Amino acid sequence: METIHIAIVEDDNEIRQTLHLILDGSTGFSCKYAFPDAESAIASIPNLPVDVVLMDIDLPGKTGIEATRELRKKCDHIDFIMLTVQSDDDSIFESLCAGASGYLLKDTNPVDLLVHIKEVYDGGSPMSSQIARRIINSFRIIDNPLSERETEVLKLLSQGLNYKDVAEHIFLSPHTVKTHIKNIYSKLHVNNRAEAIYKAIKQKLI
Amino acid sequence: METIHIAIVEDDNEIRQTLHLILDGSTGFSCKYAFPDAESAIASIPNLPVDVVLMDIDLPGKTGIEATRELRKKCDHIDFIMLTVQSDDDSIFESLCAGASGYLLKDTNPVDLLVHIKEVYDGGSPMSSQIARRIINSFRIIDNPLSERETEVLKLLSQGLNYKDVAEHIFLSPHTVKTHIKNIYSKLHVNNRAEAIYKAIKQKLI
DNA sequence: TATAAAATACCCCAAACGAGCTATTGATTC
DNA sequence: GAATCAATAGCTCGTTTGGGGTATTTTATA
Repeated sequence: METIHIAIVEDDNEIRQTLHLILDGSTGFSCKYAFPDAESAIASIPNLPVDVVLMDIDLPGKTGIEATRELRKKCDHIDFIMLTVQSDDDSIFESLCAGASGYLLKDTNPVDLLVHIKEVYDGGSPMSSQIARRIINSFRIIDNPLSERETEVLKLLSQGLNYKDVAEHIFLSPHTVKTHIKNIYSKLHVNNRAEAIYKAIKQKLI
Repeated sequence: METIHIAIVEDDNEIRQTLHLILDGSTGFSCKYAFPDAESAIASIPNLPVDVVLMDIDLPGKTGIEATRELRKKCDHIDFIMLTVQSDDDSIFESLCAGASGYLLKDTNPVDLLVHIKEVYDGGSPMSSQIARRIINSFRIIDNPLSERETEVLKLLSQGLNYKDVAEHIFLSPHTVKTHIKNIYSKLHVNNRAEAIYKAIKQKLI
């Protein structure tokens, strides 16, 4: 079996070094590169012979998700596995959008980790059953996740109205409009107006 | 000349009855069916010997546009003429997408209306010159006013990046990105991100 | 070779925005 | 009857945005 070349991006020294040793000492695996932050990883990985990157999400500076997003564009032959303590919906969803192929919790034991790395390398997408469930649930939304009111608000936003204008237009308090907008962002997994409108149009919600 | 069988969908009693009388009393035309709402029209028209439907847009409950969309699927031998007081771009565009063959304003005089019904029956698409103009304009390939750089910036904005992120992404000063954005707004005649993205997508600029 | 775009970069400032909260009411749904 | 969701309304705070400028360099193009 050919050797799988791994890189680690992880700010915790102990975890990074432990993983480094375990992975590099295993047959069929080579782990010569480990980075403590997103920036150094982004700078180096495009020039390295790497097959799989283990990416922590919580990093100082840019997050692992951002690093994945940027690296994905330059290195589409590399697979990314998110390795994290968080398992909230937003992190999972964002990671997958950013181009991650797998999403594992840090308490995954080393032997399983090796198996999962092999799975990714072979074109699979390993993830724990809890995480798989969340993903199924998030993709299961066939119908419009937005309520009627939210859709109405989003349409008005797309016409260039600010929230005060929207409020006046539909006879609501600006505070309520703001709440609706926040809920829209949350449901569409975005953090600003621009992306919300883009996604909504692409998904034919408005 | 063979008789053209007409159905009317119109919630205003007076207008509906007036049209009913005028159309059914004219040589070559027969108007035996008139409905006050979309629902009853959708239920009955598929089983009726009808050639042309005059459809009001503003109806209680489902709109005339929705009714047209649904009826079109079942009855592709029937032609639909939208008859409305609205002449806004969205109504027109949606009506055409829904399958309407003609789009007339309610102030069209009865004699002209008969002429237009005949036109539709003969495969034409009658509409007032104002409406025709709007359609021409909406279909006109508006040449992209944005430069390549501006398009690039707008695409990144639509992904939710703020101008600092955009700047880093394409190795520019944030000041320059801001300038580009201001120029984009100016060219698209908008004054914020939301409307810029909406317009750009609708015009297929991004 | 003018002249016009396009691309680059910088300044100030007020208004708008997004994130993080709490909270009440009325429907649904389990 | 409890729980959840939608809709409503409010608060604070720091960050981002958009509008108003100015200015240089490069690239087309007339």
